[in-house]
Amino acid sequence: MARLKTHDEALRLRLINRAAATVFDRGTAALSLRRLAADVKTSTTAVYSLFGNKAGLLDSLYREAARLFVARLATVNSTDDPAADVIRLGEAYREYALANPHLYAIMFADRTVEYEPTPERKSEVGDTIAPLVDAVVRGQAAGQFKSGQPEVIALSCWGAAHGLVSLELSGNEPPGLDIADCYEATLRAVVTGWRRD
Amino acid sequence: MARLKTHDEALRLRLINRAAATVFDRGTAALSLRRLAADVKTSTTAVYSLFGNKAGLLDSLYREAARLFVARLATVNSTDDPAADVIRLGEAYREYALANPHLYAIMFADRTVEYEPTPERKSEVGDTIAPLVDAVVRGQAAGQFKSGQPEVIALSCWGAAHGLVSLELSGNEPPGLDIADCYEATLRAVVTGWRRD
DNA sequence: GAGCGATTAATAACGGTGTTACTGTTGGCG
DNA sequence: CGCCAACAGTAACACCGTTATTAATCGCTC
Repeated sequence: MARLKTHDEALRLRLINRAAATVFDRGTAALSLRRLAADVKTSTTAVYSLFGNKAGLLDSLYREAARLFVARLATVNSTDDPAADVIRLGEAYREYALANPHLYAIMFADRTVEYEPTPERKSEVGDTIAPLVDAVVRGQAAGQFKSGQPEVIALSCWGAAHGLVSLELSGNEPPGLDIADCYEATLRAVVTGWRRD
Repeated sequence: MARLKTHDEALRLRLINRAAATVFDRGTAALSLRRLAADVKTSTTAVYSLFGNKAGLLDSLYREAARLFVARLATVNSTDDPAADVIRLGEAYREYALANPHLYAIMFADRTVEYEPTPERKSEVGDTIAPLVDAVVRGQAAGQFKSGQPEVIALSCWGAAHGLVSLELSGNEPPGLDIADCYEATLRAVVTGWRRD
């Protein structure tokens, strides 16, 4: 019929990996499709036939980032002290963010013209913090947390973690404080605040 | 000596205002120096002689955003219930962010190659939350909060507020929740968590 | 086996960006 | 009056994402 396809899955993976490496240490703004194509020794056409456009490429990176994120949170296993599990999930959350700042940013921060997550991606975000919601539900069953919508308590913890991590990543933390200590103390404060009276 | 200066303070203000309007409703990425100059009916040279480059322009916008932010927080006056003051500061914080999402982003989120705040800007950020630190100090004096570094407690509250606001602005909030309620409940939980036992 | 047609991929072009070099204008002073 | 220095606008440069065009390559038919 026609010539052999070289814009295949293998090339797709090479592009994803190379793009992830660039985004990982310099952010989405520093990712150039022309440079990316040149680095992988193909043409820009490949990016467009495989991903549609730059947003499509970033969307694939988003999925990859989410996969790593979920995997990291999954390493925190449940115990019979759900409140403590929440704290440990928070620690894992911060560790992932600090280790992969730009991948973390793709998921939660970088809202530019270049990339706005599709609605389906956004709905997936809820799933990524499923372990947290689960811990809250177990904590409620164990009488460690107030009753009510577990998503509300989970969002509280998530927000606190995300906020402090964001401030840390953007360099907005006030100087002279031990950030790790503040982070843990905040998680504990939130958990304590949601305790059953 | 030479021809009359037209790249003066008045032009600077017109550029700032026009740029702020664009960033306000479309973000820093949508700000083009060429368009900006054309809108104000001058040349790109004006932007470079007045601000140095795009980062310099954004730095000026940062200062303007911070000024508005400080002014908004200043409308929350202190009462004899510092813990309640913290909650109300948090509400003001969210109101500002929702009303000026892109200006808020310049201060706390948009870390792109285009603009990284100078060290002096970052040190100013600490000052902007001075009212919060003040409320915490008063709360400690009134026995409402645990003793210790007030900055730690303030950072806790700030982080929680920033985190939830960020999630809300980026559209990452789980559906089916009343965000305003969650926000207030979280602030209360953090404040409760830092209560003196 | 040669030629054709379809499918694929690289190249070139378009309109945009930030930035800088250049050119021309404009004013005060000798 | 003419010069010269300060100034502002224009054009150029090197990029960017994207798209249209062109070239190359394979399978099938004759």
